[in-house]
Order: sequence, then C-alpha cells, then structure tokens
Amino acid sequence: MGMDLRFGSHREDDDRSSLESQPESPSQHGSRSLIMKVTSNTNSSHQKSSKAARKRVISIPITGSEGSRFKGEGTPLPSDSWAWRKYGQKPIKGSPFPRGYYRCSSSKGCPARKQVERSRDNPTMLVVTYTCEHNHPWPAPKNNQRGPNKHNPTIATTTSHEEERPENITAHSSPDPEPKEKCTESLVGGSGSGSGSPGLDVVDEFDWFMDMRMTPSTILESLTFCEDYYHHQLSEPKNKRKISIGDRTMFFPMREEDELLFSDLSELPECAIIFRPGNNNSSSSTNNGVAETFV
DNA sequence: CGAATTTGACCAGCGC
DNA sequence: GCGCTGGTCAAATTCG
Repeated sequence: MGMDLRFGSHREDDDRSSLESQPESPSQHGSRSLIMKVTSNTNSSHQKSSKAARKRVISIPITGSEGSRFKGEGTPLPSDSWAWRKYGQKPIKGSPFPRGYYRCSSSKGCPARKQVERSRDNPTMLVVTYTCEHNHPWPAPKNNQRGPNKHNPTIATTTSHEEERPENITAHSSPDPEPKEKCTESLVGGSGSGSGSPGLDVVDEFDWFMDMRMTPSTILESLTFCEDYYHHQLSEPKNKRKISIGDRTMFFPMREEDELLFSDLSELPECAIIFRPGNNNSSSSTNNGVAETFV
C-alpha cells in the first residue's frame, strides 16, 4: 500500500492502530460532544511518492443513526460537502469491513481522493483518508448559502499548530440567528469574500481541513466564535446545542435545519478528536466526555 | 437518460 | 522473481 499514513517507519496499520488506540471516551457516543480524530500527514521525509504525498486520516465515531444509513456492509459516507464519486471498493486484509474509494466529482480532473472504511479495531469508528487536494473552488452549495470558504476561514489563516485552537479564532459577534452563514462571513481572515478559491491558499498544514468546513469539526474550530456569539445570546439557550469542551460550555443555535443535520449523523458526524501525526503519546484530554487532542 | 454505484479485472509496489 | 495487497479502471447495473 505504501500509504503515507505512516509517520516515521509506520505502516498504515500501525498508524491506524495508533490512531484508534486513542482512548475513547465512553461518553463519546453518548454525548453530543464533537470528537473527531484527525491525523495529517505532511511529513515529506517519509513520502515515497508524490501520489501519496498528502494523506489525512480522520477517524469519526459512528453513531446509531449513522449506522442506519449503512448499505449492507459498506461504510457510511460522511458528507463533507465536496462531491465524491465512488470508484471502487476493496476488502482490506485484516479488516472485516471493505474500504470504499472516492474521488472528487465536483471538478473534472480534480486529484482529490478519499478512502472510507470502518475501523477494524473499533467498528464504531469510521476512518476517512483524504488524499491530494482539490484543485478547484469549493463547489456551489445546492440549497443553502453555505458558500465556499465562508465556513472556516479561521483555519485558512492559521499558521501555527497552537493557534489552531479555537481560542484563537476571532470573529465578530452577531445577534444574527443564523451565525453559520452570516457570522462566518465576517470572520477575520476570510479568504476574499467568496472569491472562489477556498482552501487553495490555505497553509499546507490545514488546507485539508477545508474539506470539513461545515461538519462538526468546523463547529469545533469555531467555538470561540460561538462563545463570543453567545455572550450576546446566552440569555436564551432555548433550541441551542450545548457543547462542552474542557471547562467550557457553549450553546449552539439549533435552527430547524440544524436539528435535521444533527439528527442525520451521516451528514454531520457527531464527534471529533483532532490530533497530529507522529504523536501516539500526544496528550488526549477527555473533559466532559470530549476528547481533544492537540499536539 | 444521465449520473452514480457496483464489482471484477488489471496494475504497481512491497516484502519475502 | 513471485505472490500478496492496495489502488484504479471500466463495463455493467442501478438510481433518480
């Protein structure tokens, strides 16, 4: 396979095991916390081919409702708003679950690929491996205003690992009941007011994250924004989604469509842990059932 | 009818 | 060199 999931001399399996050996909070599936395990491999020193030059592995807990979407034994496909077209599926040695192969269908010739499989060790985890980058702007959303690159400009402007933390996200506070659309537009560092090249100018380390714009990981990344937002809104936590991270508790607005999104967990995986490559011993804190791993 | 998915075949890389 | 395995192709099938 020669997967560049490997950090150091690891092979894919090793990385997967390290990835999934992360302590999984028992409350991870029971809570509504956002946990996603992510490993980004940009370690060029171990890249054996340009083809495998960039792989990002995201491990997503599968919840019951997600599982309800399974087609047979296939893996559920978490939506990340890019258009993916399945071009293959293979049984993987050592894993009872097949791996699905997807390529970006948003743009012809886009090299972006992703592989979706269920973890052999923990069938409740869905492992998504992203390969290559999209070479085209964020595809126009269908029935909403979730335009390209408006969702997480914060990531695009992040340059240091530490600053990836939501604490450093700056955002306008707004009483707008639809913060997803409006507030993200006003986030500092938005790449050019819908200029149409989302994520393409993103710092290497994080551009992959643009794949996840409006998934809960995005929400996770936008906690500060939400917190700020709710400094103005906390008086009315009704219809809001409570998310606790560490000692923080925040409420997210839950519009009807949001409720639908969260009820449709294949669309929006519930949990997310973020961690970085080459760090099996990376600190993985589980506060209030939310496992955050930042390295 | 076009697009997406399925699935068997083929190819390349890696380990022995 | 050979076999195993992962990744991709492409024809057939299914779906909207």
